[in-house]
Amino acid sequence: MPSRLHQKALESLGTRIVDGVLPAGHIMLAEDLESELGVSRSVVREAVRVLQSAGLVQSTKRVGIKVLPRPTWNPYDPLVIRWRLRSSGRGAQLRSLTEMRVAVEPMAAELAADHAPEWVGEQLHDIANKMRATGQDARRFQQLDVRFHAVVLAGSGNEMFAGLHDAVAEVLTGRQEMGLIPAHPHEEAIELHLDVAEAIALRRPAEARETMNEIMRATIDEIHQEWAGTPRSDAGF
Amino acid sequence: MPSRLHQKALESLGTRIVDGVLPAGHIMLAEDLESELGVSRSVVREAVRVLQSAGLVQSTKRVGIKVLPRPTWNPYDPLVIRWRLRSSGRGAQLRSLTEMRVAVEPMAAELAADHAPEWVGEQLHDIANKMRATGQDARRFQQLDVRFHAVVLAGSGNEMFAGLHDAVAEVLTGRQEMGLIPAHPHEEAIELHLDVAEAIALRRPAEARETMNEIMRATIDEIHQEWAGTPRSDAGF
DNA sequence: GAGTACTAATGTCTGCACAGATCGGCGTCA
DNA sequence: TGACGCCGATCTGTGCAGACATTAGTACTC
Repeated sequence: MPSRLHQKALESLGTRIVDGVLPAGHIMLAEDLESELGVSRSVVREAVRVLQSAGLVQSTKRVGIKVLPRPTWNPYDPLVIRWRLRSSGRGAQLRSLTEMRVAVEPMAAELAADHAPEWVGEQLHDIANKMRATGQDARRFQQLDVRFHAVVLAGSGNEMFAGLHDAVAEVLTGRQEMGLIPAHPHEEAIELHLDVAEAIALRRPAEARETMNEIMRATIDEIHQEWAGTPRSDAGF
Repeated sequence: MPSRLHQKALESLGTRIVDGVLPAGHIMLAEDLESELGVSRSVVREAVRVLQSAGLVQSTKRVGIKVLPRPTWNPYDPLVIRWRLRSSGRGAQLRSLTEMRVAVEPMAAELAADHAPEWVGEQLHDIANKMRATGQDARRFQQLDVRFHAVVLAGSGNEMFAGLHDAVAEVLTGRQEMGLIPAHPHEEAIELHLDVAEAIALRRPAEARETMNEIMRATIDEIHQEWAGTPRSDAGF
């Protein structure tokens, strides 16, 4: 519902930058962008402001709008994540997100077991049971999976952990769209989810952490091939 | 440089929202903001767009600019983090960031030991040695500390880990500004940093992880009191 | 209660003036 | 002659003011 033109301009510029079509150091002029995108100054300027807040560009007087190098991009900006998952940088983004999950989700489970209100454990139990009941429908299974991990992240009571939930969702849905998930969800994975739910409900932090850790290990095994060839970013210093 | 008028507007609105002066659900009109901030329409609009991309507000026709509830804020937006660290939400933000560090940094150390180029290990060794040599100057010591952890995060080769470095820096500098760090840096902490550097240089992932984990434990002990009373966010579901 | 006209607010466009950073010319000095 | 530094010309983003377009609540009609 929000402004269509603004989003269109934003999307056009953002995807081209993330795809590398507009490389770091490339300089654009606001006036050219107007005619190129077929929109007015105000639209271009607002889009550029948003890109600037995401660290993708920097606009300076007398020179123009410069595309910044990747290390300055905000890797947590939802727009940047979406664009990268649909670009050639997909492998690197997927690996980054998965490593983040591996680091965070076990601790989130531990914290949830420590501090989360009771209904979190109940809800997790509920979701895990539905996952078991959902036999064939891979799509439904994956929706439940997304929800399960979102509840754990939110249940940790840590806002930054909770804030990862849409990124995690995009990873999981993206995985399925590429047919990377086995049609038959592992029986073992389901059991692990049930175990996590129970550990959180019964307030057993160490057990929750370790079980979630096993889920993460399985996740890595499933997705590992995806980024097999992608090089690690050589963080400039 | 600070003549960026829209940055002032952004700061004014952002801090007031994060401070809770403008509560969730509060509705503002662009026209009122113009007169209130003493700026023109375009400035207000660009500031609002940036706030919108951070999830702090949503502007809809016929209604106005509505302040969104905290769960929709992007907890990774640098602006949001800065504002929260200077607001009453400081305790919660500090706890979130520290828990994030505890989850991420051990894994970052492990990944760095696995994949980082040699000069990362050398540089870490260098920094840790300087930390030992720096006796009294707490300020200098803390700068080195910030740099050490930034190099580890970047050395992991994970862009999302690397992206945490300025947030970590703000936590550490903020801690010192509040006099939360002992004047005498622990001899033990210095040894641990040296050990991490060595583990990474010698490509011992497990050791790097475990040693970094000990540093994180010490960090929690130092900072724990800061958020003693702050409630955990009850993630709405 | 469903449909419709109204209206208030954001969205978009355009012309103008200002600010400040870069570039190039000019003069000075070695 | 050549290098350096000052200084104005010029270019581009920034900010302002006012217009029109669009759309989503709202109230009114039937």
